[in-house]
Amino acid sequence: MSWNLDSDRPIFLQIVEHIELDIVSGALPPGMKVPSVRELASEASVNPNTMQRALSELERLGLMRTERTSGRYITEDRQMIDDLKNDLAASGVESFVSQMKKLGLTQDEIIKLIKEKF
Amino acid sequence: MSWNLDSDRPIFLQIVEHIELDIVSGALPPGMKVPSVRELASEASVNPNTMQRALSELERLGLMRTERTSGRYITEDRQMIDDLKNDLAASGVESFVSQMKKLGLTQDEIIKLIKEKF
DNA sequence: TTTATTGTATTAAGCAAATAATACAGTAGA
DNA sequence: TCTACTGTATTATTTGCTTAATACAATAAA
Repeated sequence: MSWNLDSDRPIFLQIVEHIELDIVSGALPPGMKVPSVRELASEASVNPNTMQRALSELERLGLMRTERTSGRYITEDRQMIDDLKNDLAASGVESFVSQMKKLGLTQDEIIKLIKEKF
Repeated sequence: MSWNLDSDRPIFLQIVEHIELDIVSGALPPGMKVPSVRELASEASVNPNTMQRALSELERLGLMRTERTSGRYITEDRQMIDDLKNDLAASGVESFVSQMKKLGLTQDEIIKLIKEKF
């Protein structure tokens, strides 16, 4: 799995979004043990402090919980995961449509482009 | 016109993209004189240095030219503007579709959401 | 000719993000 | 019990973005 981090935005935020997608897509299923901070940091080639910050944020959002010394686990609250999925979809569509409108594209043109990309 | 700048990404980059949209949409038509650095900086509530950096970047991209002491002007190369529009549309669709796929949405679901947003 | 405006350059300061290098308490497992 | 791994905390340093405060040469306009 490649993390595809760029330097245009804070890395810890990109990591949060990356893992959110993994949770929503099921790559990280409910209840699954999350690799350790150090392991994930190594995978993503970032500093452990940066990964720690991203994981703390995910925990603050309720998407993970910490078992003091055993490790972190994905939430088993499937409703929360489903809500997240809907939120990400809605905001994604929202900003996409807004952007395309600014470019002066019509609805039909946009749909045509999307079908081509699929 | 509100600039809607947030703190999650470098401001000068957001300004570049904002003005690109103005050029593509025709709000800033080919050949039009661009307001001065200081004026734009005031409008956007940013430091003149920051606006200067954004404008330099736009000039580097070929979207503006500088008339030494008279001011800046939007390029009159309509082909370049059209290319920019197509690039922005293509990359926008690309990342949007990629994102929606990761969320596990089907093509039909996506198109349905888009029609609702329009 | 004088004045104001243009882009541009410079220097300093502040701030947040990220890295680096450690350290420590708690505990699961050998 | 001991070892290794867990999350977490701390301090220092670097880097890039932003602001601030000026300054200057060139020129359009009065």
